[in-house]
Amino acid sequence: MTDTGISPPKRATYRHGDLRRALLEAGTELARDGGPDAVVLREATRRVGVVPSAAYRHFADRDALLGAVCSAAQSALAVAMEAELAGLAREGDPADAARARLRAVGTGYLRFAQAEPGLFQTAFSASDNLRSAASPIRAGDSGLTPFQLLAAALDELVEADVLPRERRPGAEFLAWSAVHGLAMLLIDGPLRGLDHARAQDAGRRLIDMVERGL
Amino acid sequence: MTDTGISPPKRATYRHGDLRRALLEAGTELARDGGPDAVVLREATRRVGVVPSAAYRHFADRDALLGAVCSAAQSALAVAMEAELAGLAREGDPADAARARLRAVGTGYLRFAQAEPGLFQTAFSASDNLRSAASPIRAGDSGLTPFQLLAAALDELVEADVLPRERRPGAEFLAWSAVHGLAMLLIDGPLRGLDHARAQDAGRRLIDMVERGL
DNA sequence: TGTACATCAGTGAACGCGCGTTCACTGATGTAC
DNA sequence: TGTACATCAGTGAACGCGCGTTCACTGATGTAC
Repeated sequence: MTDTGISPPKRATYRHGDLRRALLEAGTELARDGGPDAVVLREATRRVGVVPSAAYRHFADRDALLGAVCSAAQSALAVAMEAELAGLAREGDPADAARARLRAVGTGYLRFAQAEPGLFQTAFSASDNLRSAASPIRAGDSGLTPFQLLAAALDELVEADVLPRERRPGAEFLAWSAVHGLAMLLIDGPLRGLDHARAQDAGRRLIDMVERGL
Repeated sequence: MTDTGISPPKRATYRHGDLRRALLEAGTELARDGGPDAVVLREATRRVGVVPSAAYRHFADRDALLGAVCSAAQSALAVAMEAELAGLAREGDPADAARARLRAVGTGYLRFAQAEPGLFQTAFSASDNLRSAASPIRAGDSGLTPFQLLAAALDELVEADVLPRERRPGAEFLAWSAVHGLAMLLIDGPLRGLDHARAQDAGRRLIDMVERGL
């Protein structure tokens, strides 16, 4: 099993291997368990088995590490939303299909927030804005970020004549707010106690409200 | 101007005066400027001009201080919502009045979040749940907490035959989610950059959506 | 193919910081006589 | 009204902790000859 080392097969491992990637993964694990504040540079190096100062070869400072973890978390959120979209049937009435896609975007968002509260909070930890939210490193497999997936779903709603065109501008902020608010109340706020069934029900009803209200 | 001290007029000041209140106020000031994480016990005592350990005469530990600040922040939010309600005309169509009251509740919530982002975040910092959210120390002048003010507004909507009774149960979670989500996106999230006018517009449209969608 | 060398990823030790919390203390206060 | 005393709010010094960050270093690696 030990690599004899003849003919360097691009082992991708010099000293540690890919320390940057390893630190990013350790940092992501920390965020998963404890949110953005848990992304502690020293702890990440400890987990990787490297001395703290080694991190500075790959990240300017702790904030740079946190930023990378934040991007990874947004990307994971996008992937979760894409997975929800992928489960949809392709045929049927275009209007119904467009509605289903918007619902899937919201459901995927909520599902991720509940399944990975730490990553979800990290994805939206400060020092992030709309412009950087469009960066491709925050995208899922489709190349779209969470925000762009929502925007696309709303565009389809207009195409399918479900949403009046004049209501489209800014609609992403409305839909996003509603779903984001429920997510926050469920994972970190006063609705923390809600059991899974009731949380899911609240999510369904909330998306109903958005669909009617948009 | 110096109090001669004859006949103790309940000066309310022994040594420092009311240290507990002073620490709570200093802690609230810290929360106002930096959110829950900025509520640092040592800094609060420093501001009050007292040695750190003095705080332990009045609070079991740092968490107890933070909890008190959190309650104060919720109370301030309730007061802001009440102020918005107080500005409403009393006469007119009951249905319109009920709708206006719900809008005022939402507007007050959003206004407070933007005017006092640090306190707003502190009000919803973890270790708080629905049950404790009903505690009277978190209430405004009316004796109602923010959540209870929302619930009352929804009840009035039912009384006025605007909201079908069967839709009432759980409606507070839907309305709350929408407004809370916008607040979070505006003060701490990707919508941080939005100028005041656009933020206000988003708030108005969001409340429109809730009204239509409930 | 074999040797000398430059590179630079990771080491090891140390820094200063501010935090929450403890403990024996002291001295102004309000109270009992 | 005057004195002795108990209370307990605030003091002062110290603790251990873990953090982010720095700096001169070392030694395996890939490369040039």
